Formats: sequence, structure tokens, C-alpha cells
Amino acid sequence: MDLVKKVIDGAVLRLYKLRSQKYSLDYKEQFGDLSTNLAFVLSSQIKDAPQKIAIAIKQKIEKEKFFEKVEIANAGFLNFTLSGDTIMKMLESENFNHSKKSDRKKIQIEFISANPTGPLTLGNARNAFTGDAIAKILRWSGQDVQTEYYVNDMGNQIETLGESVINSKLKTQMSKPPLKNQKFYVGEYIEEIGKRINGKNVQQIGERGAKIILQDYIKPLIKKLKIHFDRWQSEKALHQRYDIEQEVEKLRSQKFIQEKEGALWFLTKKFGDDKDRVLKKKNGQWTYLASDLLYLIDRKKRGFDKIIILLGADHSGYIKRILALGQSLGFKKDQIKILICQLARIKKGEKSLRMSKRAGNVIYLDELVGKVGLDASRYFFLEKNPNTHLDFDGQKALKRDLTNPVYYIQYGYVRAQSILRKCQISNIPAPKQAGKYQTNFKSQILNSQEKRLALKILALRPALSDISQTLEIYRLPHLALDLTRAFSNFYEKERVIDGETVNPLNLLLTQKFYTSIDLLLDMMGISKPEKM
RNA sequence: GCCCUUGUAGCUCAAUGGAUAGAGCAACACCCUUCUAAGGUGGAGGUUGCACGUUCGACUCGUGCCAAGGGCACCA
Repeated sequence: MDLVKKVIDGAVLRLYKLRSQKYSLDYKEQFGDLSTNLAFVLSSQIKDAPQKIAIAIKQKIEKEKFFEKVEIANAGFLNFTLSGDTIMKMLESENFNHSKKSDRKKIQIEFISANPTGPLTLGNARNAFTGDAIAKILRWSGQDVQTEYYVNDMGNQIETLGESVINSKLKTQMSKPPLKNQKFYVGEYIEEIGKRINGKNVQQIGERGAKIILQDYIKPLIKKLKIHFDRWQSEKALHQRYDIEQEVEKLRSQKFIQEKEGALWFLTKKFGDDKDRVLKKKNGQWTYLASDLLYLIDRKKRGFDKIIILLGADHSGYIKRILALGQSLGFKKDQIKILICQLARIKKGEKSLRMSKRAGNVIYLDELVGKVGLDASRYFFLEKNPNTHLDFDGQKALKRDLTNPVYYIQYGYVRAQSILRKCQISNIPAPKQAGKYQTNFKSQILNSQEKRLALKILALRPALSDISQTLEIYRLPHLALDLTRAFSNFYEKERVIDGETVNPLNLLLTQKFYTSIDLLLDMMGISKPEKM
């Protein structure tokens, strides 16, 4: 597929002496093996009729022997038919490695970063799985990736946690009924923590509680979710490592800081924010923005070329100010990318409610994964564009929404694996060494199942390249499903092993399918079963 | 009121400005008991929230409405 693109690009360059704009080169069964809208895209630049351009391109590339047929349809679409040999040769040399490794960048991806005031909930799931998958596809594309969880282990919410714990102790220690307060965190975990810790004041109890939540609730679950963080960055540690006063002074000399109404403001408006933001309150306390500033300073020092931050939609208002802070520190606009995941809501009867740890209206992620399994959970959350608004029906979701195609994909994977294993047993060369076959595909005629499967496999690498740029992770499950479908169709009609003989063409297809699904499952963090 | 996000089949979602808007689930009819049946084939299901506009061409871009979610603190 890359090859075909090169040929077309080459022809266009020779014809028009201009770099082709973004054009599509897709496999759509109804329009030949590959089709492109290139002539239309060029026509707006060259100011000539698409049909004429298409004819010129057709004449130029028709001589290339791997096009069996080039057709013009619908006043300018170019539809190509590739020969079976071409397709199989392309397939044989396909290794699924990212092609361009030249610009290796140091990228940090920060995700989840839920406050250590309670266990992770359903609301963190999207962010968690998406972040993990982004890290994996970026690594595939050759980037130097570091994953990080930012722990807000200081500030008001920690005190609130302390108060909540103390309040819960009223019941157990002093046999007084605990106070009801909307502000307090509720849940079994609060009582559990109350039994385990003591402290001399709210602050200390809050901090100890946060430590326990992080160590005994959050980290073990993350491990269970098969997510790895290279670093857990404590907010408190940042304040110990850097002198906030000094850092702010540096910025003051650059005129990003101003004193107004007795407080210290960061002039984020200069960078396009709606208003300026307080950095140090009238009472002398630093706001959370000061921590964010330190965190960015830290990341600048650590030399990241790019920072990707995943936030929930309730933080969408922060985007501008984070970018503003970043720019004041010398980050360019495109070096900080903030992705927003819409919040998950819970359906209760007719109503749909926002989850809240304080209202005790939550589904814990641990519970969900325990019930439906990690694979199904991952698939469910990865499948959707994070911008979609998700209403989660606790009852139905467990039964219906999560009876998802992940099993179909795994099944296809197992089938392919089983065939490959059989080939090994019957003394046929090891499946992973594709080169060994040296298959001669001369005048190979492919039937529609074989062709479809081959072309879909070939389309994978360009698609992954694209996703590693756009970070549209939700395309991964769709790709996997689509590929598996093509394989199932193929499997239904074709045989790889027939008695004692092996069909080398079909074996190659099976092998390459197996490798592509293997790669996709890895990227999605979905397990690769040997049996089902 | 202002800002961000979303509105596509009964449900969950796709569709770099391209051709007849596609998948899964659910439901219907048929086939298949294999190289693992968690399968295959076929039909049904749509005014892409509404209205204008931009152009060869709009689910996609622009403007205005309607509806939903989120945000508009010297809280994090």
C-alpha cells in the first residue's frame, strides 16, 4: 500500500511538479482494490477538470506493471486493480513496523491522575485505557514515551479527606452518629481507613489517608488493569524540590505576574485565557495553579519535546491556563496537547446522574472489571471516541453493552493460532519466519476473500501511523474487528491445511493476520488467549 | 449570559470534504457441526437534531436556532 502510494506520488510529481495534497487511498471493495480521490484534490490546485487530471495520471502510471487495471469512474475517481502477485509480494514483505523512525521524540503522557481521596471509579476508566493505548502506539511509532500519574497529595481535598475520616471514626470510637455533610467523602473505604489510622490533626490524618488510598487502593488496581506508570509524581514533592517563590520571581521579571487586590495573579489572559488567574491568595497560600506551574517547570527541565495530558471534561476550563503557563515557560503551543474525555454518567431509572465520590453515587472500577473482565472493559471504553457522552446503565451494561466483539476478535486470533500450530506440528517451517517460504506467487489469482483479507492487512500499518499522529485510539478496536471479520470470511471458505498439503498463499495470509491482530491486541492491552 | 463537547439505524458507535452514509448488538429468514460454531449468508431498519450558506461534491466546513453533558472561585 505504501508502495502504491509511492508510485502514485511519483507520477503526480513528474506530471505536475507539486507535492500532492492529502488525498485518500482506500480499499473499498466496490471500487477496485484501491481507490483515490487524488484528481479532485489536485483539481482545485491546478484549476483543471478532475477528469482530465485523472486521465493524465492514468496514462502515466498504467505502465507500472503492478497495476492490472486503472479505471476512471464518476468524473475523476481513480480505481486500481492490483495483480495477485503484487498484493502477495507486498504482504510477504509486510513487517508491521513503523516506517519512519527518524524523528524520535521524548514524550510524556500524563493520565488518570485521580485525586487520592478514594478508589478509582468508572469515571477514570476511559482516561486510563486510552492513556495506556496512546503510550503503546507512540512507542510502536518509535517515540521515547514516559507515562506518569500526578498525585494531588496536598491541598483542600486532602483536608476534606481527613475530616471525612475523623467523622467516620465518631461512629466506631465514640459511638456518636457521624455528621452528615455534603462535603465529606463517603464509602466503606473511609471507615476502613478510619480503623487503620490516627493522627494529631486533620491535615495529618488526611495525608496518611491519601497515602493508604494510593498504596492500597489505586496502585494495586492499576496493576490489575495492566497499566504501567513510569513515574508517580507527587505534588507535595514538587513543592519540596522547587522554591515556588523563586520560580515566580523569574516569571515576574518577564511580566507574566502581577499583584492585584492583595493577591498574586498569573496573567494568563496574555495567552488567550478568558481571565487572569490567582497564583497566591490574599491569605498567603498558593493555589493549585502554583503546583501546575511547578509541574510544568519540572517537565521542561526533564526535556520533554511533547507533553500529552488526559483530563476529564470537568477540567476543560483548565486547558487555556495550562497552555498559558506552558507558553510562559517556553513551550510551544503544539508541544502540550490536552485531550478531554467526556464524563461517564450513571443511569438510574429514567434519570442520568453524574458520579460523585462525595454523594456516594459511584461504580468502582474494581467492581466493574471484576464483573465483566478486563478485556471486555478495555474494549468497551476504547471503542468510543472520548468525546462521546457516555451514560452508563449499571444493570444493562453488565449484560448487554459489554457483550462486545472482543470475544469475536480473540476467537479469530485463536483460530489463526491453531492453524499455525498445526503447521508446526506437521513439520512445516515455523510460522514466524515468513521469509523461509520464498513463495512464488507468479500469476497468483486471488479470490475475493483472500484479496479482501490481504488488502485489509496491508491497510493496517498506514492506519496505525495515522493513529499515532492523531491519537484517535478508538479506531484500534474498529480496525481489529474489521480485520477479524475479513479473516472469518476467509476461514469459512478457504483451507490452509488440506490433508497433508499446505496452501502457501493461505498460510501467508493466516500468518500475517495473526501478526496484525497480535499487534492490535497488544496496543489495546487485551489478552491474547491460546484457547477459548 | 459566555466558553468547551456532543446530536447519525431500536441500542452502542464508525465514516482524512468524495462515489449508493457503514459495523457490532438486538430482531427476522436461511446455511453451516470445521483448521475451535463465540461462525456464515440474505433481507429489514436513515429526512445524519432543524434551517440557511460555502462548492463540482457536505454527516464532515461556516452562520443561526433546538436539545443534552461539562465549565465559567483568591476550591482542587
